[in-house]
Amino acid sequence: MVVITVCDLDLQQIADSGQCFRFYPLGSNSWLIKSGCYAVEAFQQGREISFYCSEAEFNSVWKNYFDLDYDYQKIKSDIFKSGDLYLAAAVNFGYGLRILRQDLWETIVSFVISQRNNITRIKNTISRLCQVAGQFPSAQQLVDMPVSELKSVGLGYRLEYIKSISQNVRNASFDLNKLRTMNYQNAIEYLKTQKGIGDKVANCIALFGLNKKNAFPIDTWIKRVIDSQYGGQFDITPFAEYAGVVQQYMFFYRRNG
DNA sequence: CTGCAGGCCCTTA
DNA sequence: TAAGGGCCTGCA
Repeated sequence: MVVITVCDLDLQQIADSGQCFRFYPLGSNSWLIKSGCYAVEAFQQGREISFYCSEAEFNSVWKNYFDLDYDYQKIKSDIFKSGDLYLAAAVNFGYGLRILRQDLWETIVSFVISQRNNITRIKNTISRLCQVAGQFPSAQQLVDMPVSELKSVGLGYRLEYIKSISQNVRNASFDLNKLRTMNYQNAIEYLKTQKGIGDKVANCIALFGLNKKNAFPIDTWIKRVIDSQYGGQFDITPFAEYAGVVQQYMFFYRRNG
């Protein structure tokens, strides 16, 4: 077991943030957290979090996953100094949010599923998908899986997209390792060559799967914030370097605040 | 039982 | 470049 003391990290908030879909609640303040082929139990009490895994696994997997080397204090301080009262309130509300550094393939599949969908159903769909596959399915597994079996998962019209993207990963016309080396702009363009990945989903993948913190996914919730709080126009440039973090605060505050 | 839900694709103008 | 219709289907 590994016990750490953290600031700017609240597991409950992150579980409810909509950026990840495989936080399975075990009890109060306790989750089974899955990412890619890894899984860990975590328990939070105040600023202390216990991870039920070896120190080696913690250091090689979870420390990175929770973005522990990134300084969120600076962002908060910048936002407070900017005089933007809505953002300040959003930061105070979602004080424990972080950008998770998630498994790339899982992020791609999950956010393709997320389109025109709600969080409850996204979680259930991904859960069923993992159940039939025995784990979060690789591209190979998704190509091999009989369509009838995939249909039972309830992906709806997104099934074709996922099949197609999986096939392209398999035949290497869509190269994830190449994607990992790209800068933000090139990554977005490359992602959008895939059917089923548009601007919003590409930005989510860039943010959560490629750790491009300048990505700024604009979904219906963010649109509502921009319309109601900023008169339809929001200038992200003062926070461009970590726009995606700002997006998380806005999104979480608008949905849960 | 209806209508919606963290978009995307395709067609028109 | 923009605007509009259709899409699967579980869940509220």
